[in-house]
This record gives sequence, C-alpha cells and structure tokens, in this order.
Amino acid sequence: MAGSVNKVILVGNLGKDPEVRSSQSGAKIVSFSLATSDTWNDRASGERRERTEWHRVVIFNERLADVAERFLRKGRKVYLEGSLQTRKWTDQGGQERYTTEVIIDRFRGELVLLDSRNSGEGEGGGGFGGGSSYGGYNSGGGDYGGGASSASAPRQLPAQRGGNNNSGGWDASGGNGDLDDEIPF
Amino acid sequence: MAGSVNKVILVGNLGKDPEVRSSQSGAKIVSFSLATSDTWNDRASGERRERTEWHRVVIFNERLADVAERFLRKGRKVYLEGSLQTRKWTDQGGQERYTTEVIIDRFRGELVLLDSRNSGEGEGGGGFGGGSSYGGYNSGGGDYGGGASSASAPRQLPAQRGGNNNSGGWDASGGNGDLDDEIPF
Amino acid sequence: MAGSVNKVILVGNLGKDPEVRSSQSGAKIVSFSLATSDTWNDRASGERRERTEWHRVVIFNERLADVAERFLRKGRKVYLEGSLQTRKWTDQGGQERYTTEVIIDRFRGELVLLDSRNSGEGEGGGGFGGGSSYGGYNSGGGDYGGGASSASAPRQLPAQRGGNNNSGGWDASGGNGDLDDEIPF
Amino acid sequence: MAGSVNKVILVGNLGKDPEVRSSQSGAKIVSFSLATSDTWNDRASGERRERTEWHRVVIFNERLADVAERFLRKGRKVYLEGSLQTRKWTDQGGQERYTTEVIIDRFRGELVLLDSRNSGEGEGGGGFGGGSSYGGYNSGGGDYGGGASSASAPRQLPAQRGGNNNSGGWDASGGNGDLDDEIPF
DNA sequence: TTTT
DNA sequence: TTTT
Repeated sequence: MAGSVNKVILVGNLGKDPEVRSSQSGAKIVSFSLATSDTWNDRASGERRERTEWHRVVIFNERLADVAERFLRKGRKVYLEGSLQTRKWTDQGGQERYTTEVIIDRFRGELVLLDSRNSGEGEGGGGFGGGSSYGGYNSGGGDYGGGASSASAPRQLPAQRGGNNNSGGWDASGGNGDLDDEIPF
Repeated sequence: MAGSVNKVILVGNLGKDPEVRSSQSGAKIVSFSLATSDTWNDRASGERRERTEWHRVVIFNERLADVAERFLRKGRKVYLEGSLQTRKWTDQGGQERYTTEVIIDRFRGELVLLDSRNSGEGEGGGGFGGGSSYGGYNSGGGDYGGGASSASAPRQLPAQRGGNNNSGGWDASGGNGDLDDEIPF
Repeated sequence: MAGSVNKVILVGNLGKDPEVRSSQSGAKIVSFSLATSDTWNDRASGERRERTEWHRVVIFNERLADVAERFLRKGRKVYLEGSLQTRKWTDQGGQERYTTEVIIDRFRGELVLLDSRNSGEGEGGGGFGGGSSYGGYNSGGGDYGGGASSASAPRQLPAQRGGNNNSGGWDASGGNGDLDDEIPF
Repeated sequence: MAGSVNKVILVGNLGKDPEVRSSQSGAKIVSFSLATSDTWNDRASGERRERTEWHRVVIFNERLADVAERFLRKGRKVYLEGSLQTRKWTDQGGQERYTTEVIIDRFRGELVLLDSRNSGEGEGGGGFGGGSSYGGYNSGGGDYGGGASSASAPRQLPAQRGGNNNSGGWDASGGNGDLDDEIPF
C-alpha cells in the first residue's frame, strides 16, 4: 500500500492498576484500561450528560512496559500514543470474537505521565530508582514520584530509542549511544 | 474526570465504496472500512511481512457524511481524524458483542482526500458539483474529482464549522459567517 | 492543493498567565507561552540534560479564548491542538521578522486542562461558574477547579461547536442545538 | 516538568527538492520546505480564498534522512510527524533571529510518502534501490519509486527502529532483530 | 474489502 | 517554492 498511518492519541485515567504478564518468549507485556470521558449538553433535557469510553491498552515495548508496570496505577492520568489493532479470538462457546486494542510496541507508541500525585501502594515500596540510568529520550522528565528515585524516572517515554540524538543542535557528536545497553533483544 | 483526549488519526485506503444510511431522525450516516498496512522484515525468515489492519469508520457529521458519500470510493486514500467508540450490540444468538469504531461527529473529526485519481464508476456519473458552494474551511482544497465540479469540492473537510475565521490575521472583520447557511440544524 | 494537514499537539505548562487583547473587530484574543521539556542522557558526560522549548500559542476561537482567559494560569498544564502559522512583521529597525505561532481558531484547535490544582490568584476570586451554561462538547468535563463552579467549567474545549451530536448513538434527535446560543457572530 | 508532548503532524507538498548537508560529526541532515494550504470562503467577497503555509522541516534521523534524500522530490506529498524547535541565530547585521522548524530526529518523527507518481528528474536516474535491505518497520510499504528497487523501499518510515516487534501477536519470537544491521552508530 |  |  502506498503509505498508511495508524495512530491513536489518548489522554485518560487508568481504571485499575496495570496487569503484567509474559509472552511465550518471556517478554513483559503490560495492559490496562484507560477511561476517556465526553460530556455535552443534552438539548432535550437541558442536562449535562457524560459518556465514558474505555480503551484497552497493551504495551509490548519492553521499556515502556517496564515503566508502565512501575509507575502507572489506578487513577493516574496518562498521555499515550499507540496504534489500533483488532485481535480475533475464540470465546468459550467456540465463537469468533474481535477485540480492538491500542498497541504500544517497539516502533510506535509513547507514554507520558501527566499527574504527579502518589501513585499508590505499589509504587512506594518499589526500588525502581536505584542505579538504573534511563538511557532514553523523554519529553518532559521530572520529579516522577518524588524522592531520590525521581532523577532516573522520566515522565515521558517514547517507544523509540537507540541511536544518536542530534536534534538539539547541528552536531551529532553527543547522543544516546548508551541507549541499547539495557535493551535485552 | 479531569480532562481527556480520544483521538484517532488514520491514513489508509477504502476497501469498498462507502455505505450510506439514515438515522432514525433522518440524518445521513456514512460508514466504510479503511485499510492501513504495516510491513516489516521477519527476522527468522528474512522475508518481508505485511499485516493489514481494517478500521471501521462511521461519519455522523452531516457535512462530512455528505462529502464522503460524494467523493470517497473504493481504493481511495484518505487522511482522517476521529475518536474511538466501542459499541455494544446483541448478535443473533443473543450474545453481547462489542465493536470498536472510529467516529467522526459534529465535534471531532476531519477528512482529507489524499489522491486525485479518478475514484471510479460511481463518481464519474455523479452530478455532485452543482451549485453547492461549500461554506466550510478546508486545509487544502482542490479539484476533487476533476471536472467542473471541482471548484466547489474541497479536499479537506474538518468536522468543525461555523463562525468567523480570523486566524489568518488580527482582524476578524472578514470571516466565514456564511458557513451556517447550509447547516440544517 | 490536493489535501493537506497542519496540526500541532502540545502538552506543556504555561510560563505566565495568559495575555488578553482584542482584535480590531472586538474579538477577544488570548495568547500565552507554553513550555515543553525534553530530557535525555548525554552520552559524553553521562549526565542528564534538559532542553525546554517555548511555544507561542494564540487563541482566536472565541469560546476557547474565553475559557483560556478564565481558567489558564501560570504553571497550569494543558493539552492543546492547533495549527502552525508563521507571521511576518517589521521590527523597530524596519527589518522583516518572522514569528511562528500555534494557532487555535474557529475551525481547528482544542484545549484540555490537565491539572486540577488551584490555578492561582486570578481564578479564586472569579465568579466564572455562575449560570453560564457551556453549550459545547467536551471530552472530559469534571471537577474543574472544584466547588460549585465546577459543573459549568469543562475540562476539554474543542474549537468545534454547533450542531447536533449524535455520535453517541444512532439517533440524532438529541443534540447540542443550543450551542449557537452564545456565539456572537 | 511533569510530562510534556511536542508533536507536529503535517501533510503537504515539497516546494523544492530536499537539501542535503552534513553535520560536523558527519551525519547526514536533510531539510526541505513543505507547503500546507488552507482554503475558505471569504464572507465579504463571497470568493474562495487560500493561504499557503510553509513549514521548514529538518531531518536528523539518519535513516529517514537517507530515505528523504532518495525519495522526496519537489512536489511530492508526504505525511510527517516531528516536533517543534525554535533555533536562535545571528544574522549578518549581528541581530538575533529565531527560526522555528519541524524536527524529525532519532526519537521522534515519521515520514510517509503519500503519492506514487514519478517524483521527477532527480529520481529516475538514481540507483537508490541497490541492495539496501531496509530493516525497519513501516506502516505501508510499497513500490516506492517503482522498478526493481521497490521491494526495499518502504513507503512509511518511522524514526523508531531496532528491537523486537511482537505487536502483531503474543509471541516475541519473531521480530526485527536485523534492524540494527545497517545502523551506523 | 484496500493499497503496494 | 508546492499543490489544486
């Protein structure tokens, strides 16, 4: 096909803590439901109405899956980019079903945490900060969760990585060559 | 909820001519399937692989439904923006099913035709041009289908409309006040 | 031209309170600077580096200009969509200059407030809630500032408006026909 | 800062062939001007008006710079994603100037060719096809330029690359591990 | 079902 | 400077 684009941009809140599982090959996969909400005035009743839309998000990108596992919690607000994918499966009754998901994979997808409140039980006890030097690029780093761990916990996590980032200037001498260090594939 | 975004951006090709139907209230609704295609190199086989994703698009926006009916045809490439919506329905067996669609409605959505080739059988014989002066804004107008009708058939059709467009300068004296002329509600 | 798209999507924080002025025709125009921030690991030094980008945003859309004036304040985080526009002007020395801005106008643009903290001096004293029934659509309304004023203060404010929103179902009998009530043109 | 997004999405036509230069470190940098066009009905005159916006695009991403050099030509239509960056420079008179550009770098950006017509003088004589096996992912591959070279010349070229793409299924055993083969850093 |  |  002569060029196509398949992009979803969502800003919403997690309905529950993310679910973490592993693929057959051992890769971490994180998924969660994200709520977006539309409100409008109903002409007939004059009342304000609201409709919540739930989106199923699945993160295959290893780094972002890792970050999602660490930092995303029920209620948190996140900006994300992914692509649409409809999956076919068979239900208990042997019937074909289809589920449409927002996929964040190695090539496409972004994840930006938008609130800084405590993300709950799971996070506090974590040791995510440590010496894990995040080698990726992120648009908007920050105080991510607060405390000592903040420095290594970026707020924005694109699926893309690797290579040389010379966009900040006209010289590519700097860069992010160390990005691949912790990429396990 | 404190602010959300639900946006889909697609560039793809129509699998078939659009389907046109009417809502209970008589509004025109146009829907079609749009294909996007991802290709990648399969590491194991060394072969180039491809996956086509089909997206169900439904246009409630009256003007864009009208334009889609007139200009979209099987095979045409289009850029569109909409929002995700999952609809629940009951199949013949009485089971609940869910279908996720890309919705273009009065408030959100855009439609931009991206190829100028003849769009096939249906269009040529049409008389869509007529005197219908498009009152909307569009980013990139054009010969839309070619022929005399082109002049009034813009290439880019946002869902938004109405009012005064003073973005081109600091004075709102000009504008598009005539936009509402043909809006039937 | 055969179809074009000019879209900017930003999530960032206001550097100062918005500036409000009027066009020659009396329309309210609101502008502000929005900061986005990229951080990355510098390969050479091993240090985390950051670059802040400032974007000049100008809102011509009357409703969104109004909302921006009321609710945006220094430091607040916002999601917005607009289009790029480069404006030519002449400096004091008589030299031609160019400034690129992100324009939110009647046809394109969106504004979504992303934090709910108090937005500062200007807002608290305001009486923006009042009886102003917002007639627009918004993706994610809410507690906007908290208190009684919340109900009428939506979190998401698309540039688009008017007409009938039947995207939530297959019947267009409901809608937002009252949207135009307060549109002054 | 707590999470930011800086994204530009453009669909437009190149005003001229791309310009190719090298950074101090020897990296290829490709830049061009892209036109987008807005048209609208002028209320006062009743005439259709048009405004063309020119965007300066700079590609630092090595692969995409390479592809842009090979395939982009004057007049071609392209979909692209990048981020906004305002650069400060000093003119001949010693005055500070600012230029805003759309940057496609290693981490962010995408490039999708949208027309398949011959791209003109420069391309025909080229031998870009060669044995260069593109190892990246692309949403929509194609005949890119036609002829034998097509197979290796994809239509859609995200800035991201590397790693394992298991988004198409639940097993990461396949993938794109060969992606890095030709990445020179 | 598209497209290449 | 593109495109229609």
